[in-house]
Amino acid sequence: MLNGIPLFGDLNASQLDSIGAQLAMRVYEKGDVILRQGDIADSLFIIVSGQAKVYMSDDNHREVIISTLLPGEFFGEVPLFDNEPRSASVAALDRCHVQSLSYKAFKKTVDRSPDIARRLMVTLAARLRHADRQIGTLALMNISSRVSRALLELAIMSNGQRVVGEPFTQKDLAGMVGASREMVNRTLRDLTEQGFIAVHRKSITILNENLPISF
Amino acid sequence: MLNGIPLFGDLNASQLDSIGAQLAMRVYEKGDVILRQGDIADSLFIIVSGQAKVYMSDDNHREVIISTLLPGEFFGEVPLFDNEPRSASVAALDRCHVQSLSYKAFKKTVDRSPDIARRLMVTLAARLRHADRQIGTLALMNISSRVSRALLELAIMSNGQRVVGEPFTQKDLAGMVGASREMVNRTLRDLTEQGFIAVHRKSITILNENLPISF
DNA sequence: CAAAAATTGTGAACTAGTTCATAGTTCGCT
DNA sequence: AGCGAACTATGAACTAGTTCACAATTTTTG
Repeated sequence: MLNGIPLFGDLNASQLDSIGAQLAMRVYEKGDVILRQGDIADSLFIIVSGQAKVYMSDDNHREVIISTLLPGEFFGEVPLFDNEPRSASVAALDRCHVQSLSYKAFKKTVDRSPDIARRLMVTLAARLRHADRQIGTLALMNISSRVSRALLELAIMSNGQRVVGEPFTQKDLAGMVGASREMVNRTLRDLTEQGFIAVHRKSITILNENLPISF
Repeated sequence: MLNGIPLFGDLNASQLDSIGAQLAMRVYEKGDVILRQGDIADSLFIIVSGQAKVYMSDDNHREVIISTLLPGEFFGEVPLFDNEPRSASVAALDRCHVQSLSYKAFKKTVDRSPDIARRLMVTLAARLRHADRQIGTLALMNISSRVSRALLELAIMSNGQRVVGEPFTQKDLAGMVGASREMVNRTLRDLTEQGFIAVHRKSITILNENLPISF
């Protein structure tokens, strides 16, 4: 399944060829770090298969997950614009095939194609909206609401039901909502008792859309 | 003083003219809401003078300030890309002169000028970086560190000293760091006792760069 | 398949931060 | 100049969430 706006979606054949020649494919195993916060950046990445997390961590092993990336999405583009070091790290959540493209090559493509430039802007704007929402959530909502919201956001339709599947552990969830793993566990227990969700071995099903999100 | 990347910085005269004709100037008094979260959007804004805050608020009067805007900066551009309602509100922190430009007119300009397109991207990327940082801060740092960080970010150099001046109240500060006004007050007291800052009638001077930011 | 590692579940003690209440200050306005 | 509104300051009670400790389960790996 392809998500996000495919960056090079409908280029013509020769354009694709000239980019294709510059793309380097690599495989990352679950847990592998693809790029690291603080590094100097010179290329962007495109996920071909697998999922990855964008995260920041502090001195003592705590970690916030800023967003997760699905196949078709690209990442690592921010330093292209401001020449600052990478603002976050990205690691594979499961086995990932990732293509990389140097800023140099990418710039040429962007300059040539206003269409790609536009897609870039659309994606940046979407990310900004999402990030701002996340700021609001973190600052204004309690943990159980944040968990509910994260579940709704992560859920995908799977034969008529909203399901949050792999590869998210409770620890991942905790990172996404800025809470301790224990609190996430207790919240999931409560939501289950109240009949909003059902927790299975490797997935969570949302039984009732109206998860309790209270400000 | 002009901040941010001026969107129409060095257009030639005829370009400026054609945009200028489409710009509408308005004055907002302190506290006036310039645009509101949830509204359908059809134009973007440019601050000519004054300062404004971008914020989200919940049902019961609590408010997070996502960012503040200085003269020269533009805002309200996100819905241009995704046609979603406005994701946050913007209000004047003091008297503001604000120009507005319809998306329709702006689109034409962007399409004609790759340079403006690029500035737009640079700004979006900068905002994204800032927002991600804020997410990390909210999720990982305690309140006193968040206050310290906000002070460093808001401070501007004023004859050799870093000073946070008007128009920020402790309540504003509280909104920026996602905390209660009381906690901000106590943190400022502590920082003062420890000699890191000096609080005056309408400003805060940073005496020691190394404010205690602990993860 | 067995051992090791990671994940889940839960109680109990603790603490950072909120909320409430109230008083003193400063600001803005006519 | 004087009055009401907004802002600052601070103590005390409360609570949401963390941290710790440990057991049970599941997953991974040699």
